[in-house]
Amino acid sequence: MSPVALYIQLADLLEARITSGEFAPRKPIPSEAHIEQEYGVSRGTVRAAIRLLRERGLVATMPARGTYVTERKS
Amino acid sequence: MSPVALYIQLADLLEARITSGEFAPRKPIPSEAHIEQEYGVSRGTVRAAIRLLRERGLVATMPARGTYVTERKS
DNA sequence: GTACATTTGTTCGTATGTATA
DNA sequence: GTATACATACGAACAAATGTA
Repeated sequence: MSPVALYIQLADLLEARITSGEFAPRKPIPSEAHIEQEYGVSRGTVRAAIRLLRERGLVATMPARGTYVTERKS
Repeated sequence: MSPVALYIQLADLLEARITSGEFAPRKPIPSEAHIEQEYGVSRGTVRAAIRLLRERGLVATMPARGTYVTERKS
């Protein structure tokens, strides 16, 4: 057994939505509260996933603004 | 050998920082997350240490606020 | 200028599972 | 079996910043 933590699964899901183009560069992804409801997970799990996305360089978070998809070169 | 549990060592360290005056009365000590990172231990260990400090009467914890150094008579 | 809603940031409380000694 | 230690996950409350009406 090699269980994958929920927040990692969520980060991978969100990454897929970014790389697919569903969430476009320079635009915000849904808010933490929105993702929380959409996936039925806790806010802490959402924040852990988004932290991973930041560490992967996919997004940048601005307090009281939102989390934005990073500009990527193709 | 008389091994001392990690959370007890941590409690003693924090107590020293309180009695030395580094953490002053009526002021909060660093958050659980901060101590966790500072000492590289898990949150459970931090909480066990703080629970000891409470039992020793050195601090009082307020949910969602922080853990405060108790007023001491000299 | 004020009030309100939205959003992220922070903090402690609780529970569960895994691993180790 | 018990105690320790870590990681994960959910909940709740409060704070701060931003934007808008």
